[in-house]
Amino acid sequence: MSQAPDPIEAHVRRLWRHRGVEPAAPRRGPRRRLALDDVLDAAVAVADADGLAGLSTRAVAGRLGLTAMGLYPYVGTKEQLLALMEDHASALPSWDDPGPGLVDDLAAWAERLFDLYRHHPWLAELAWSEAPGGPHQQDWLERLLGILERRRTPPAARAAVVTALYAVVRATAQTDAAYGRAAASGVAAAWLERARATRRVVGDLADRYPRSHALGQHAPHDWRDAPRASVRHVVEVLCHGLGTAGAPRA
Amino acid sequence: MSQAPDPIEAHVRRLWRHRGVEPAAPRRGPRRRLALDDVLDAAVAVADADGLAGLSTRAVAGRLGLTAMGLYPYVGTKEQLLALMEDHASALPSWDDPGPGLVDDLAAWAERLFDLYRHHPWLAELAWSEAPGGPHQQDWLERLLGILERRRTPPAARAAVVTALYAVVRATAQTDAAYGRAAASGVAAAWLERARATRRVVGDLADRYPRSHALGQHAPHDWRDAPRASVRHVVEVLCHGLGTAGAPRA
DNA sequence: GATAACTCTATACACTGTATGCCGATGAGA
DNA sequence: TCTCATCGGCATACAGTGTATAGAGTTATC
Repeated sequence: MSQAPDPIEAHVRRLWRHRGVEPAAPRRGPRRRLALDDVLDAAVAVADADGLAGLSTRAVAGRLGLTAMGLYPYVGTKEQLLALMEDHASALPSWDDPGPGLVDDLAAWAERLFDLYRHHPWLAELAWSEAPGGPHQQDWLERLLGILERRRTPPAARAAVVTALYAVVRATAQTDAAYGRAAASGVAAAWLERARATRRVVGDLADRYPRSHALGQHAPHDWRDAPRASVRHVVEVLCHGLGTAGAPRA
Repeated sequence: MSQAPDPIEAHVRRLWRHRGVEPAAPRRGPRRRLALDDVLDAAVAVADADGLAGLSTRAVAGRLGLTAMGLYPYVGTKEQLLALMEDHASALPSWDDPGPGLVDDLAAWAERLFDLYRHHPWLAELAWSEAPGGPHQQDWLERLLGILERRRTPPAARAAVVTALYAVVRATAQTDAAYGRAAASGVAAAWLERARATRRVVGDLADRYPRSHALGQHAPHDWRDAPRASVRHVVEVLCHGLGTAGAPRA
């Protein structure tokens, strides 16, 4: 499957393997000991446990009883492994748009995406800008666009809404993950230590940045529920704005 | 300066060195050949040219006529180097709020931040969630909060607006950078090749994801100006929504 | 002047992704 | 059925990463 003349076509075939795309090429060598989905399960498990930083080819291979090089026939390069993992972990759950308003439908979408990122925090670390890769990512996007279309949202504004929603959900998920890691490990995270040291060293920090300080004071103690509410709030603001803002100028 | 009993306090002192914080500790060893700002200039130059991937301690040191280890007295670990670089490159420019509306002031802020990211694309690759680190980042945040305050924006909604604005500007900058890299290097970027291969392999992609396809068709040919307009548009939607959405529920 | 503190170099180590060569298993063509 | 190109998986190797360690040489303090 892997050594089609074009390695990136082989990669795409792997990405879409569950959507009616055949693996290409007659198979002549010895049989594989594993299935691609098992490999990806292992890789996702490693990333869930140790983050992207702990995701080495040797770690994934070791969990499968393989050597690092033994991974290549399955997933190609590490960059391609990441793309496969990303899609493997991003299955779109099924739910009914709650209604009655656009806000509710969008919020439902956003909250489900946020939950996905919460289960797999490393997803938020991956670059998002570079075009939707696999079928699952396409599913998410198509679903969102479906909501916007059914609710008769101004078409020219849709790209902006898509960008804003993804960006906010991902940013919130990153913050949430950072707090989660800090809470999980007994020792305080480096960035928390730094914040404390800053207050100690600078001293009049609150006077220099009164507004930032005030914002920090309002920070919720129950950060575990806060991000979800925050996402919801942004969606509300966005929707209200959609009714009046209309098409972009440029 | 560096080996104060607490290395992270030393780091914070370096971060705020231009804001009246003394470097601490009497100096006894040989004089430094370089100034910290020169080191950071070099590091930023490397990152501008080769991205974060090309930013190795040896690369930065080499540009300065040092060995890799010679960097440590100046910047500490690489994580700390990144924090110092981030702040070093993030000086807040000066401008007058254009008015007359909130939209214009916010758009002016957002566009300036976007320009910063365009000059230093690696800034958008850095994690943002983990608390503002240095003085320059604080300046940006304080300026934004100043606008929201002067325009009498509902205080409870400010955190959401801050998140949304940063998230959107950063996401847009990442996309812009990806296109920029693709255009710069003669060969097509990997993700563009993959998108082409996907259309070739899947074939009925446009039928499976009609709405995503339509969105792609609307993609502007002049992607160089598009991101700025996109940022502006999101700001508009956000502002209109701000007037009516009010405080968050939770 | 002695000594502690400091900068900078050289070396070394564990770890990364992956190129290369190998052996053995496999299936297609003869 | 024999042959051979093809493939899976392993061992090895290599360049590159951040950084721990040790030492040489320089500086300010006692």
